[in-house]
Amino acid sequence: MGDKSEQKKSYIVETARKVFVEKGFRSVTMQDIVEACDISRGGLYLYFGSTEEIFAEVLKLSQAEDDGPLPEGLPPDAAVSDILAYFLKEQKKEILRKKNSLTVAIYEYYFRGRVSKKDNLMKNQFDAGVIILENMIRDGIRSGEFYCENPHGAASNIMYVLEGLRIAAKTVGISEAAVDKELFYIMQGLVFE
Amino acid sequence: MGDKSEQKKSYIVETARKVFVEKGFRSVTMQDIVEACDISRGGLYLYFGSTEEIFAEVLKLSQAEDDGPLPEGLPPDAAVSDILAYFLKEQKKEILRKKNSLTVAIYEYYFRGRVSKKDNLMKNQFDAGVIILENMIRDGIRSGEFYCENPHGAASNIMYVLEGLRIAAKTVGISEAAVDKELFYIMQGLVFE
Amino acid sequence: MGDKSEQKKSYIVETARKVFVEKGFRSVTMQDIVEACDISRGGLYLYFGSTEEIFAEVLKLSQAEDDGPLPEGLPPDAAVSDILAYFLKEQKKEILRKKNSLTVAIYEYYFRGRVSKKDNLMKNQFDAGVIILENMIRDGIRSGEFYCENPHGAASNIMYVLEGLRIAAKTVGISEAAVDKELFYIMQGLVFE
Amino acid sequence: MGDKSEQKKSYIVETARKVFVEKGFRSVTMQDIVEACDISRGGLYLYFGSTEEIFAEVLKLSQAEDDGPLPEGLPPDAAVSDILAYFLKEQKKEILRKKNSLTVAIYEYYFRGRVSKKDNLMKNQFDAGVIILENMIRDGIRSGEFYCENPHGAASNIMYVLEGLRIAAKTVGISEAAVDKELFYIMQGLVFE
DNA sequence: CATGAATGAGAGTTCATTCAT
DNA sequence: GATGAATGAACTCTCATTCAT
Repeated sequence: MGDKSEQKKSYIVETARKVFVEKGFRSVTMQDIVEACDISRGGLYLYFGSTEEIFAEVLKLSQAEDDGPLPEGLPPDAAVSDILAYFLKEQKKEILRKKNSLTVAIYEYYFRGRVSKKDNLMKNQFDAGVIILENMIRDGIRSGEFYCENPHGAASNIMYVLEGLRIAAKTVGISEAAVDKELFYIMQGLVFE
Repeated sequence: MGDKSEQKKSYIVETARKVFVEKGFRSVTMQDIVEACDISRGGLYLYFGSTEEIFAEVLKLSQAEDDGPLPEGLPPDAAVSDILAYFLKEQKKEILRKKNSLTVAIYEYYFRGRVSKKDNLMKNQFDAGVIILENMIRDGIRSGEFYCENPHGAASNIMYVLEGLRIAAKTVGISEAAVDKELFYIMQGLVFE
Repeated sequence: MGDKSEQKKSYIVETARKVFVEKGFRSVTMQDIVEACDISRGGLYLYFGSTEEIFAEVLKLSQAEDDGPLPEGLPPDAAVSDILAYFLKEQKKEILRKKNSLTVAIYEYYFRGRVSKKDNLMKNQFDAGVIILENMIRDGIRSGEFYCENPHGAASNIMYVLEGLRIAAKTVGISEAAVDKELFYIMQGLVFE
Repeated sequence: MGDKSEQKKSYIVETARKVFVEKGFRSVTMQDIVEACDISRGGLYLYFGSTEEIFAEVLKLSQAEDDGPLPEGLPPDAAVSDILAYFLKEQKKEILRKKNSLTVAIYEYYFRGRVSKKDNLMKNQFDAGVIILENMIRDGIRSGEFYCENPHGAASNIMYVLEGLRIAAKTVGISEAAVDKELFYIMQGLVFE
């Protein structure tokens, strides 16, 4: 496939992303994407054979974006607790975001249960999050800001809490205060003792 | 509707439950349930107008079952940490259960986002879990088994971790060891300090 | 069938009449009538095998009512033109009546085209109307109020105009003024010349 | 939609017309039309979303045809009474036509009562008929063939009689002689006096 | 490559009609 | 007689997928 093809494919994936954000994964039809992209039915099938294929690309793209530049607004010499607070604030924003969120689509996609171990982006991102957190915690311990006997366990625990908050937000709903409370509890567990 | 009708309704709900366990919520059709129940199309519509209606009944039933008899196998004078360990073991079983789990169906059902505040069973169960845990922790503190400065915060934290484990199990998959590790971390946080 | 059965049959017919008035003939289902009568499905089928059968009875009943007592409010020595005016006013009322009208149901019923010559109530009523009008006109001629060379032709003409107004009212709609104009034209044709 | 699509649309409309002629409006299903056109279910829905939509097109087409070329067989210098006679003969033909008549379908369509004022073809055609007749009558008066004090009233009266004859023909049935008698009565009213 | 008309399977829903009780 | 649960045919509508152009 030439460069032009790649461009079109990217265009489709980016446009389809908006559709998935809007409607989740399950209820999106090839028609929806055809309409959103304003291309022909047959044209779409030249590039993708199903919504699953398209969504897989959307996921890849999303991860690439997440791997992007480091957070701005943090001074290079910021305290570790500030960095952690920043990280959690970002998570909070994403958890509470009503619009522009792929969360539901991602869950629905993974519910199908036919994801290969290897390129399981969701798992990869979770594991990456654990490592980032663990490193932060170790940094904090070193700098005397944090106290933690089991940095890996704490990091993992935090990630599961975040996951729990995320799913709660998309199912039963959750208030900002409730999220704050949980995040505060987490911070306290590290800083205080 | 007479007694007999109620029986049939129950039969449909119970049979449909299996279908939801098998296929989640979204992909279940009225046809699926008709076939599973071995009744006629029209026959099903006498009792339920949509899969949503049926699933709502399934949920009610499930909750009723959860409210059932207290755990067996625990001596009346069991230590609080044993009771908590039992509670977590039950949660673990449910989290890892591949068969007979409504989890995915429930998530898919709540993703629709049209659940009234009042009879939001998922939220109710979550809140009930928090209260149960909080009470356990307070009991443990009283008996000197646990140490915890913020029992409510800890209870809520544990429930979100469990939720995070649950969704992880149904999406990326999770090993028993990984669950054990999280639960151990939780127990340790209460007992140790 | 006993007396009780006859009573029930009458009850069904009278209740069904309201349904036909409400919804016309075509869109009325046996269910509609079952619900309106608050009887069982099977119960209805004991008396009638279809909506057509029921409607045939409704028609019979309607005719019986039309054959009822003569118009009140007219002095025994009323002028013929007054009687005709009264007759036309009644027709006008019925033509413009939005509620409680069987008109559409009747048309829909006869559109099926399987009406036996013999008990074609619609035709009978039309013919009866012609005779009534013709007699009125002859009376009017005798009393010097009317001038008409062809009383039967005039009577028939008037009945078709009324029919035309009736169908217009139920399809394209018609204003009271438009009906008045037509009726005035008719009266003028008799009285004037 | 290209030219080819327009052709197909026309084909569907023309084919559907036959179905409506055959079965009226109410009892025609999308299936009926699919079968008559020998296309697929989905194929029909590409062009029309309901029988109502299709019938609306059928009506438009019918009107377009009615607006077609002027009557043949009439010499340019024909007497007005001949032209009127021709007009009435055409109406008579249409009133008595058993086959190829949309009349019942049209009535059933308009019974639904959701027709916008603006494109109410039935009313437009009625009004157009009144104008045509009124002009004829005025022509006849000018040429000394007709006598009429109220040309508009007479024209409107004639149109309602025709409408009455039409609905009678489709409900109770009507003989050619009966139609002739009415038309003769109309002509006589204009010519004679 | 790209188009979009066409297909047909399948889901939802309603209804006349039957029949065991 | 009376009930109302049950059936299955029929209808509407949508979608993934194909294919001639």
